[in-house]
Amino acid sequence: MTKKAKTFRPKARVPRGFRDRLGAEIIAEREMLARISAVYESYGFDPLETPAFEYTDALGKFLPDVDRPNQGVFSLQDDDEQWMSLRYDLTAPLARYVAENYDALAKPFRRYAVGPVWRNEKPGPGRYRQFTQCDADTVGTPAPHADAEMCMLFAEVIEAAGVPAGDFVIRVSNRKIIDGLFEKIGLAGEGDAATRLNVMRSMDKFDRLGEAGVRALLGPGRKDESGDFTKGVGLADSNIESVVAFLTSAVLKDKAKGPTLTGANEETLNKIASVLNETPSGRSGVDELMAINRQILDKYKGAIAIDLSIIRGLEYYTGPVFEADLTFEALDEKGRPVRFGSVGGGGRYDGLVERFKGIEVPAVGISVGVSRLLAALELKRGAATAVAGPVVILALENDQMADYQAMAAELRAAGVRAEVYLGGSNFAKQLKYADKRGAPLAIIQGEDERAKGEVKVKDLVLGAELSKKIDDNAQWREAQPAQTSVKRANLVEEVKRALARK
RNA sequence: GCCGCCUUAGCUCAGUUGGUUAGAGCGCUAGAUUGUGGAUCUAGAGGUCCCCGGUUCGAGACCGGGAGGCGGUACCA
Repeated sequence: MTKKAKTFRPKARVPRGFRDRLGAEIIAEREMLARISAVYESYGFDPLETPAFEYTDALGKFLPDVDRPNQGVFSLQDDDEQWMSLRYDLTAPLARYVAENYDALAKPFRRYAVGPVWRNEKPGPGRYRQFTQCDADTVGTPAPHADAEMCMLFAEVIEAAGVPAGDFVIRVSNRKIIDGLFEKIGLAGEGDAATRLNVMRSMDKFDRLGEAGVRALLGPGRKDESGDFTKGVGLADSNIESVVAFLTSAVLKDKAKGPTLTGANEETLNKIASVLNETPSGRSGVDELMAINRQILDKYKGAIAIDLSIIRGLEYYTGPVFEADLTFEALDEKGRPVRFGSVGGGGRYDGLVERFKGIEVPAVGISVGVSRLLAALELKRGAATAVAGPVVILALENDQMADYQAMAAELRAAGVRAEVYLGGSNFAKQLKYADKRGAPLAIIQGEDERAKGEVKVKDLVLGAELSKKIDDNAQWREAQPAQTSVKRANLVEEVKRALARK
């Protein structure tokens, strides 16, 4: 027995946390991006494209005291040994761009950006290591006018992306109010920075873990379902009460209270003001949100809610913060309810450009997580609508290929997606191919049709429908359902007519 | 990163206390029904039983390590 020599065969597999996409999904994303971009442009934002890689120091992702980049970013060393990293968001490259071109730019600088970003972290359901973001930012405007505009833009963009009004809410908070809370409970000192960070991390989980979970995290700690224990912050009970009261302070839109949120928003802010007014940060944070709330146009009032339980970018945002949340529910393929949560975020970051220039450049922006939004809409609407396949022209006679291609060319010239079958199989296989491609029509011209100067236009969708009623093959073939003979010269006209019926 | 569960054909999964040529359904390929998708019938291809090592006369099954997947959790610009 001779054994075949072992040839090395790499396993064909997509890298962990990445994925391939085909057809309908790409088209759906492209359309969504086009709609979002159109809104951004209509607000006066210009598109900006920056490279996938940035120098790691420009992204600010070197680990402290170590000569290596943070694990969370994909990094490599250039041939001159400089570290470069794939961008993990679109804001850091913007800050670099603005700093690099500062003097040439008209300020405020308004730009939007669309593209993939990469994060080297554990993938989860609906969470990949490459995904698409779609951002708009205004650089060089202090609060609150730009912030109010961002909130409205955010609402308009989510709606343009395909989420009907009422199925989402833009939640707004302000980092300064949280600072006020820390002042109030005596955690504003220099030495309490770590504690503040941990408190905010716990608050950020309010959504997922609820009040009881957050109480546990703020106090002694929490044991999760897998038995793993998370160490708590260890706050005094009275301070835990303050934090929880703060988280639950939002006065939600209530049918009994009226149709819009602004009333509820004012109520929320008055409530907070009464508690935090004596703290300088709290006071100015409340004032900013009140100013934003006053500038919201009527048409967006139902979509923008003051809610102090959102945290976001812990060490990053300096003022107002926003989060877009979907509020509808859908079932996954196993029939379990899914909550989507955040499909975008943003806020004011007055410190980012300062890293480069040494001068404070106030900026505010939003970021839409297009991939998550698409996944959510797909679950809600059922599977992505299949892309309509091309009209398939069967290739039945080898020496007639030129004419088949001519038919395709005529159809394309008339704006019809069309292709000639190029596989070299028999009649039945060719129709099967057309079926699988989702072709609405097949064009048939064999010897007989050609002799008569005709082609057959076969409606595959109708044919499939009719076939359900037939269970005998002879009968099925005899009937040759859903096809009509037309003059070759009338091909385009007949195809367009047939397509128009769909 | 940490905890738990899982990994057998393209897909969904069987596989006895460790025993010879590892199975099913669906899908796929080819053929039949004179040049027509579906249905039916016939035939066929397709497996490193995730990988490496160990125990054993013998491992898909048992043990150790690794990888990948799923679910929590931590981190998250």
